[in-house]
Amino acid sequence: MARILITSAIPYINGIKHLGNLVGSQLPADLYARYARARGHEVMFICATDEHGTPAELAAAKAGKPVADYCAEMHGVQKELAAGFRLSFDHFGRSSSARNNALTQHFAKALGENGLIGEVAERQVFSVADNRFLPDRYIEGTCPNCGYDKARGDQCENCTKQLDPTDLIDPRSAISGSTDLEVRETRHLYLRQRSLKGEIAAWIDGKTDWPILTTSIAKKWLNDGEGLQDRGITRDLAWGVPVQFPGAPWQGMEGKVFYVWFDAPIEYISATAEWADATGQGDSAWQRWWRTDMGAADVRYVQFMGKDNVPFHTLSFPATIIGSREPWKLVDYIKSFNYLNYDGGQFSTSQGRGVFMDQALSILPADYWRWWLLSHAPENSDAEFTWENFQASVNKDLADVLGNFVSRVTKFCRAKFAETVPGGGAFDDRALALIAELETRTRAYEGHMEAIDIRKAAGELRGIWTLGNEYLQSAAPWSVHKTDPEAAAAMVRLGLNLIRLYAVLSAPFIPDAAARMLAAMHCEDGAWPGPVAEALTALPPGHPFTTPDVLFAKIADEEREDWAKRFSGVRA
RNA sequence: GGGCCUGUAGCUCAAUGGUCAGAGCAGGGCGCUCAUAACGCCUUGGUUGGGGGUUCGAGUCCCUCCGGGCCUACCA
Repeated sequence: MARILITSAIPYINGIKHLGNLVGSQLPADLYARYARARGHEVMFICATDEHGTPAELAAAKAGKPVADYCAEMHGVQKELAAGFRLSFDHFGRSSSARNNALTQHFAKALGENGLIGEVAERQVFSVADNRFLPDRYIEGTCPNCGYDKARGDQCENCTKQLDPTDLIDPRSAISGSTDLEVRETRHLYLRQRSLKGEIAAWIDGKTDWPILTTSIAKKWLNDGEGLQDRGITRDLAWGVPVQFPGAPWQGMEGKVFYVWFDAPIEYISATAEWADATGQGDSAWQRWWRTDMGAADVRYVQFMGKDNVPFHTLSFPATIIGSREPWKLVDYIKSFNYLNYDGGQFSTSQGRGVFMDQALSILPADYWRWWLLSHAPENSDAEFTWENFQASVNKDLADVLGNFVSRVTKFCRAKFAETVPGGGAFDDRALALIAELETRTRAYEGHMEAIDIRKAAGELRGIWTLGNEYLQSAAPWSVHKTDPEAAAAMVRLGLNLIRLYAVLSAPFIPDAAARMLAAMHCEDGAWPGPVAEALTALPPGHPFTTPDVLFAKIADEEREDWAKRFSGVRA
């Protein structure tokens, strides 16, 4: 029995996320949270929307809405989609919450008082027509290197040369197209990460069990070139956490907000506080997860994220925590993911390429997506979604191997006995061998789940499903029943109990189907199995069940072709 | 440019430096008939991207070349 704090990288507010985003953080985090709860651990699973920053402002403007309204609306949309995918957050917060405003300012103040924040005067491009400073990539112009006329201020996409916005020929605002740009001086706060480099490096060096993807990115940023650099944590924007506030250890920062990457990870903590507020609990309820001086010392904290998020979670956020010199909980394990590509290219939010969360749910139940995405999670390298692979995997694994198993057992029992667990007979050697094999594989499955080795866990689970079919085939109760109904009864009793066992073991991956399996078995007992031999006696002779409808309908070729066409190009 | 990851069967992926490189799917054959034309058994298929090196032994370590991907700090 442990206490496990789980956070998923928080999705940006600006639109509906695609399957690549989903499989890179929220979905595996949910798998782990569900598993940990099933094992009896106390779990706090936190996610939120990341709402600040330039893209949110621009998306709101495009939608013709005040940014606060836009974010509130999109938060609702994302929350509903998360529920649709059965993401079991204890709380789905908002980085624009009052809690996060206060806590972000608290951290900034503590860092300032500890001498870890400096002011830097810099020159930035200001667009008069847009009345705002422009981030480098929101400035377009002609590349001085290759002549490409849509080069961005940070890099030319055509020749990949790194650029400074002032390098561009004929620069213009990417927002309005205006060429009325000027360079203005502005002052910003910088987090002095350089002075924390030693502490952070020592901390990372101690994390020898982390995925290589996580540590290699962290070490690259720590050691590359001149090493870890100080980082600007404020921006000239209206939408965000105000930098100037009563008690702030600096002056003259009116009109500026904290950079989203400063306040977004703090939202993990704030969202837990939001959870305490929403459930009518006091501060101690969330502090026991986050303050090592208030009960969090024995918490295991695991983060999930795509590889693009790794630098912020291995360096910037820890710098914030460590630099505060307050006893906040640091992450214990970071599970990071590569990217999921879509049919030979990248998923693209801007181009609407690929399958987005709302579209996915509109064509198939969540379990189909959960199974495919998790069993193909991009753990070691980038992975690829193709409709052919999706159809083949889902039809084989879910419909043929698992769904059909449930179907054949329940229908046979109903036909030859009744819709109750048949009594009589005893487990023969074949059954005992099956149980021994299940014992081994179930323990292996647990090992993979605990190590958050997702593909391996999925493979083991599938193997466990297959054992049921192998057993039935060799036991052949349909033949035995003709001469020895009692022996057949024992086989069927085992089969029905397997359905319940499979429901419990599969629930973290496919929660809806698992619930239907348990309901069909008229079983409330979803307890994680101890010894398998014991778990397979949960449904005693005489226990009623209901033969369920088809658990997973197969994806037809025509459907697959239709979807492949629909999602190939621009999002409707 | 620099760094990191990656390349294994038609496809998706496994293999602490140590039996003959293994699974699943697809393909082929056989069996079964309870089941969603489902299930089971058997089976074809590989110069582990190319080349060189270290080693008693290399998919694994080193060098090099080729291909794919990611990151490179102001999108998040």
